Amino acid sequence: MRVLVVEDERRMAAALQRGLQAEGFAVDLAHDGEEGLHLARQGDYDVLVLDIMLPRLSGYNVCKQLRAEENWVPILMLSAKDGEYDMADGLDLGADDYLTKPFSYVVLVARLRALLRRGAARRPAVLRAGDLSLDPARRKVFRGRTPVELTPREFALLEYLLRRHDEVVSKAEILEHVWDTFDTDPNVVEVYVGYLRRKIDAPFSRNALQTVRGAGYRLAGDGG
Amino acid sequence: MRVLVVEDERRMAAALQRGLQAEGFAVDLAHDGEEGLHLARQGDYDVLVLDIMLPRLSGYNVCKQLRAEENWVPILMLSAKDGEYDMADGLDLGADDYLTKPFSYVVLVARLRALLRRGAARRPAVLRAGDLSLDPARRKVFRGRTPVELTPREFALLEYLLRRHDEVVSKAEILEHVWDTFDTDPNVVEVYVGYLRRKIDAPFSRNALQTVRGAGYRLAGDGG
DNA sequence: CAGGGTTCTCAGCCGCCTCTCAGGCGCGCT
DNA sequence: AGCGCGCCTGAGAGGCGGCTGAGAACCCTG
Repeated sequence: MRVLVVEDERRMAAALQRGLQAEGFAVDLAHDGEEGLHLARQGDYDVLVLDIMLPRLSGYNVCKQLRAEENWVPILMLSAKDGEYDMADGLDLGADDYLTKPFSYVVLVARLRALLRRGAARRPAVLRAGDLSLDPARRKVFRGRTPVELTPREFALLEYLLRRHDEVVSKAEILEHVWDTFDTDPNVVEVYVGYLRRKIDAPFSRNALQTVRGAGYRLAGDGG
Repeated sequence: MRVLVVEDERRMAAALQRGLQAEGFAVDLAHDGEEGLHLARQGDYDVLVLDIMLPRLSGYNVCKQLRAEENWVPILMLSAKDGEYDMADGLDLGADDYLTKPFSYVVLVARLRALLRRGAARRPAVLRAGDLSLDPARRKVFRGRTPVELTPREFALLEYLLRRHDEVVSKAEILEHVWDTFDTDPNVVEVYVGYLRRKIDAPFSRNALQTVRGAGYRLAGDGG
């Protein structure tokens, strides 16, 4: 069982490494967020232990980035209890469990084993961008707490845009993924973008679904 | 699986060649940067192992040059730990992994295999020159933290200049790569350079986009 | 078969973007 | 200092990308 520990405090990192090795894990260490992200991308870890406060790139962002890349390795987050982020943030981001420092070493190992037993990470149920949310399983869309009714085609389009939120997506890509064709008149995309805007943006005075002239559309992730 | 090893120390090069061949790789050697760049351009390598300290042309520059040419072959960089460049530089430049000498041979092979598994190199997410940054996927440009709105043509021009930042780029090259023609009036380049300056330089009292009279333009990489 | 909902096509309009042109400026050479 | 060439830039025409209202075709459901 291979574990990657991303932790900048040398003493804590070394302690975790020794302890987990004693439990029979193969342990790699990373000392900042970038290194951690880099190693995690290489894959082949069964679980990540990720501190939130890290130099160069926060654990928060490492987790977000990995999930955005469809990397579903189980992640256990660590943080000081008075930190900038709290537990809800961590779990929202796609972490699978969360421990607040100081934590009991026994608890850590127990949680790690639980994660490993559970296998792959739970794919987050809901897609979000700002206060816009879409639940693929339940086929429901909300702007804030207000439910929004969408037709199947509108729903599929919004889901695709949400999965790639903040990126600019060309009409050709949209046609390929939402319509499953590539030689259709791109005007149909313009029409449906119009429909979506009238349902998810205009009634709420928002402008999440942006046109990038000559390139495509971008669903703004609302400040990151 | 074809590997190109660019390494000037004969002994190290020979050791790598023998070792990798034993693992089943087809190995070519280059002994300086220019030869390495030349061979890499011929393509057909699945991965490059690139020393940073090289005669004639540093590994740093070989990597930069390849990426500027849209060559995304996976690259694993090697360097002495006290060298002029550090890990961040290497990865910033578009290398995909990085090992510090002395390194374990087992680790090298593992990392190589990881690179090959991951397939094509990760295209660097963001292009930078000083505090100017451009994100091709998100189609966003920032001067520092201030977002800058560009038209498609302006964006394409800036992207090309950033990919070759610090180099002098002729109008003919710009026409070829940004306009995809070569017999157009070069004045259009001058016009668009003017537009860009008014958006990315003038409002910030900068002078990044410089004219090199009689030769072309250079996007200054900010003192580097 | 009727009716409502959904998908898609079409055509017109609007506004931004692109590119041309010509006059002016200034660098660098003599 | 003067000159010529290369570069800059303001103005404006035209095109093209994108938006939208209208309506036809289609598909369920009752």
